[in-house]
Amino acid sequence: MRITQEADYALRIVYLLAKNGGLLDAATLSQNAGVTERFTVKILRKLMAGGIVGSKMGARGGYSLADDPKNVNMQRVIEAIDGPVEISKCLDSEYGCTRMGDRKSECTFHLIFAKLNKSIADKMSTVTFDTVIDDDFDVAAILEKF
Amino acid sequence: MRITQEADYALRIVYLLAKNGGLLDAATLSQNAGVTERFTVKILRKLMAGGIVGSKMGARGGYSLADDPKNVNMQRVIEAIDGPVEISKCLDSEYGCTRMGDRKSECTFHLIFAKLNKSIADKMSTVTFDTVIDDDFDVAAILEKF
DNA sequence: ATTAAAGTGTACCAAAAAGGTATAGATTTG
DNA sequence: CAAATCTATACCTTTTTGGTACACTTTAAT
Repeated sequence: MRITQEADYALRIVYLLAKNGGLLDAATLSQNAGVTERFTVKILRKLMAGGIVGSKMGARGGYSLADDPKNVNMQRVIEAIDGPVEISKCLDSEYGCTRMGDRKSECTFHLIFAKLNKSIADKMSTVTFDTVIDDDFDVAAILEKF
Repeated sequence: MRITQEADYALRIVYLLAKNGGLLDAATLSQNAGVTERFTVKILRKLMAGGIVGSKMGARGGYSLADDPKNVNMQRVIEAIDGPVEISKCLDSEYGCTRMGDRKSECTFHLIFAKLNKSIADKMSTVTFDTVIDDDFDVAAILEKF
């Protein structure tokens, strides 16, 4: 039940980009996030694929948020890195656990997993970066919704 | 963000034991849960270590729940197998992220992780096996609390 | 008592995932 | 053109996961 270390790093990288506003190069992000530069770049590419980050090539280039911070949330960032938030493979449509309506034998847990999963995903999507980068953000205000 | 396959199996094994009430041997549990017998035994040992399951040795022996089904919940079972439910290693006391009150640099996320984690754990502990084994259990009744 | 049917304990192993690195190339600014 | 910076693919190592082997102990039934 852990997000990967890579997703954890990604949250911190997105935080830096959101806080900064403009372009930041990979070296700067690497230093500030405490992640090696190559690994930082790998993470940035996944964030770009997820539409969260954009880049400018060439000298004086760098990375920036590709969307409004209020549209970027924990769920989006984590899913860009780790893939869908799914607490059991029984929720994976590829896996094909279709016994949802039939609470017999081994799939007694399908609906329970599904609802729990939705709850987790919903909470993660509540944490948007416009709030997180606010210096005076009221932790309680975000978290009491949980 | 997944529980392990082993924890998933464990939930189904505990379900069988709770549903049955009395002793069931490893072979029977293995067949009904769809898990190899050796792996079933490995899981049962972790459940015993967590105080969830007890055993009777010798011929006609087997395993049974060691606690009232209403005291056995998803969180307990998952933690007996996978260890503490922690969405980030920053929540692990061994890891020593002590910057909780100091929302600077990389630990901007500590309080957010902590609260989200508590929410997940609380929801898991809501799903107790007395309810799950009830044939007529009202899925909505458990899940709408989520 | 003996034997067969259970559970016990430790250790081992292979595959997959996670975490991280290397190298060669493309683009832009000055 | 040269330096700064991003792009793309592939590779490698370590850890975790999932699962197995084997020798041993306990109990029930005969």
